[in-house]
Amino acid sequence: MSRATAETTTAARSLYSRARAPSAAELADIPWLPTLDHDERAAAVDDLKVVRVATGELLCRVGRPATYWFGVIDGLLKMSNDSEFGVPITFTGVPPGGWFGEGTVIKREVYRYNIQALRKSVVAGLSVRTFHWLLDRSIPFNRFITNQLNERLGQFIAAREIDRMSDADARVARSLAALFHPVLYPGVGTLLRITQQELGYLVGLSRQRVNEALKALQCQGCIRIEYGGVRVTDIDALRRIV
DNA sequence: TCATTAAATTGTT
DNA sequence: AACAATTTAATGA
Repeated sequence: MSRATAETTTAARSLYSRARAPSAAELADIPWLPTLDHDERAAAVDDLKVVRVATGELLCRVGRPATYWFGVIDGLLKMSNDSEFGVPITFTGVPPGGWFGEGTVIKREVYRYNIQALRKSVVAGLSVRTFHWLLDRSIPFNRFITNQLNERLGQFIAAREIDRMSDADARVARSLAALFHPVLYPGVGTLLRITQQELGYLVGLSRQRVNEALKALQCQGCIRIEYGGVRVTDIDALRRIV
């Protein structure tokens, strides 16, 4: 455990040195960028950094001062809301298009979550400084952030309900539905790239059980199982699973 | 570009 | 947890 901690600490330090300017394709995947006017967008683009993270790498750790507002360009992250002494309270997956940490950045506090890559991912970061600069002058940016906070509150309430559910099929269904959230995770579309192994880790079930649940959901017509991912065919039906 | 091989993921017991 | 089957990714001609 101590060795793993040392490795991730080193990795976190080198995150910044590995960061590079985003490509045009990566910029196109940032949902709030098009809402900005010319100057604001230019400033944001100038400040944005992207970095590749390996499986298991930690992006933020509870207690560290917030330096960036992060967004997932590609891959899958796990956000765990840990208690003071490291007991995990909730797990949430963060798929492409998801941005997080705004609450912490706004208050200039320390991170309250651990963010770990569940697979090889590409993550973008906007500095706290530029974040506040945008917050102080752009109404569309404020609207995006407000909406983001509001939707995430709903996500956490849903996550608590999911935790209480005993039926594994329903838990998988709800967790999937959460990941297909069009507002929080616009980058997902209809095909979510997630392996059954990763989903199991997120939901707290074995891969075998997830496999069973997915097959059941497929039979009910909510989803289609694909290699390395899940496609939703009926998101409303998926949300209604009891 | 295509064929071969390795790696990852899934389905099943 | 282990195994076989399937799909994708990587390699090299």
